[in-house]
Amino acid sequence: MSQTVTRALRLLTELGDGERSLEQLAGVLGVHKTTALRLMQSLEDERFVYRDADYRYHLGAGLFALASLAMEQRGIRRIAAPHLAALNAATGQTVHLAAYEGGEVVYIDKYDSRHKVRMYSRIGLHASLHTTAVAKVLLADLPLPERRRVVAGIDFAPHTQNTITGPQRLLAELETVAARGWADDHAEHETFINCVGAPVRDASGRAVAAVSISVPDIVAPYEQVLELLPQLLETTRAISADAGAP
Amino acid sequence: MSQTVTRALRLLTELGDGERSLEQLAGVLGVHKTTALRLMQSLEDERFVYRDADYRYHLGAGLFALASLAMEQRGIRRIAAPHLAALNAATGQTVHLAAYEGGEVVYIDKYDSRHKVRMYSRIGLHASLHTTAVAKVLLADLPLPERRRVVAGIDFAPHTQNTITGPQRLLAELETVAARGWADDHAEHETFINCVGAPVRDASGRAVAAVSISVPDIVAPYEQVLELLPQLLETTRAISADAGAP
DNA sequence: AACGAGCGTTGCACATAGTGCAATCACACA
DNA sequence: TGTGTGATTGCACTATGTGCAACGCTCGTT
Repeated sequence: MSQTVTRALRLLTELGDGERSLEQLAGVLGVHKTTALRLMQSLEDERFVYRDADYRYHLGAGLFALASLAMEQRGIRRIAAPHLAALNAATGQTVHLAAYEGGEVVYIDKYDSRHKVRMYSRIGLHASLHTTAVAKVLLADLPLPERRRVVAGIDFAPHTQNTITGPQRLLAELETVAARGWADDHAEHETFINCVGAPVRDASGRAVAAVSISVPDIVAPYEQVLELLPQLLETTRAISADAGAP
Repeated sequence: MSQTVTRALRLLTELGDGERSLEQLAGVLGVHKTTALRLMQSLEDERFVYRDADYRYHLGAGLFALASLAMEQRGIRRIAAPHLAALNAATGQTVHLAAYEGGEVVYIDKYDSRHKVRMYSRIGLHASLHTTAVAKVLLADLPLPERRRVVAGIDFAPHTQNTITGPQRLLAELETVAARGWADDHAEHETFINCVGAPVRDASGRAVAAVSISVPDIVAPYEQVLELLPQLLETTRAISADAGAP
């Protein structure tokens, strides 16, 4: 592992919280200003950061450009987009698209319930592995050894009264999810939110992504959320078909 | 400057073109596999990349998360969004939002003419400084010394017959733009595209962004594009007001 | 089932590249 | 004009990154 690269990335991450001066950045790493300067010069050279007129560092356009490319590489995101928009329009509820990535589940798209405008706020963030419908869907599709390994690494922090509290119970739930083809989150992550989720499959038959619908209970109770299942499953079926699934 | 960081960023950029094996990445830098491995381990550790089951590297969710933050930090982007959507809907034409950043002009949002769906394809890319309306708008607002310095650094590559070909002519054009409050691109970047652009100002009065409308000449001739000016200026006025301009 | 090719990973010795210090420069403010 | 803050540069030192070679793992072949 490269100390230098790790430091540079930590500085980048720090800039995610807002602009910083060179001294502040050096302070974050606990290194001399010179060291921070050299790291930032490289980042600046590649447009990952830029400096304003006051010598403050900001996240730069190179980052946007790369992130745009990363998004486009997730072909599934582009394929899913029209279907997700339609589902969002038909149900009026929040729709998420998530993917499994190196032991974690990450949101790669979101359609909000109100404005039908894409929100960036949570894209890129991790989904909690033991409390969300998308995570259950994706974990349930993993080969058993990997599934066990990932589950073993989970910190079963209780979010609500309904949160699954241990690996055995989660593994059992994942079996159920795998068998019936969809997952729910019955106030397991937030007390006032229920979700249903289902997998999107490609030509290989593997679940390459998961779609979920999230509904606050003041809008509709859990039972009504389950009634959205046919629409959800039709959506994931259509996306899977576009992605080449048989 | 840090060689190590530069190498790591070059590998990241390389992944922007698609997945790569460790050997391919080592080949890009012309270094030993070991070296590339260490760099990638650091990137992987911070979720900037991840490896799939075939040990191929991909751009990772850490990048998404950071880019999302970067976007949100550009408050102007959020403020402008509804106005740009409205302009896009009213005119049916492609609308760009761009900002000045360290000697360059960068697209930070785009509304496409056809589907009214945000396209990521160009966000993060640089605008050509001597051929685009957004660049003229932003350069025209710079203090004269910096404006001269930036203009002096431009490579005046001719894109079309109408492209401005030298620093003197561009500086003169920028004076005009500054005086009248808007800029055009009369087939200067692409032979078949005309644009108009105008600045967005914040409370300080500085131009913090620029909005442009781009129209292919098969849709409407240059003269009709100029007729969009009132709508454009009303849009930038409204955004500026929301951003705190007097 | 055994074999071998291809690719990723690890241990180690070397020197390159990154680091901290101290001096210098640039700028703002009084 | 002077003072203070913060960025930048030159230099000496060694920690850190590097390449090599050996090892291990997986997959495809006979």
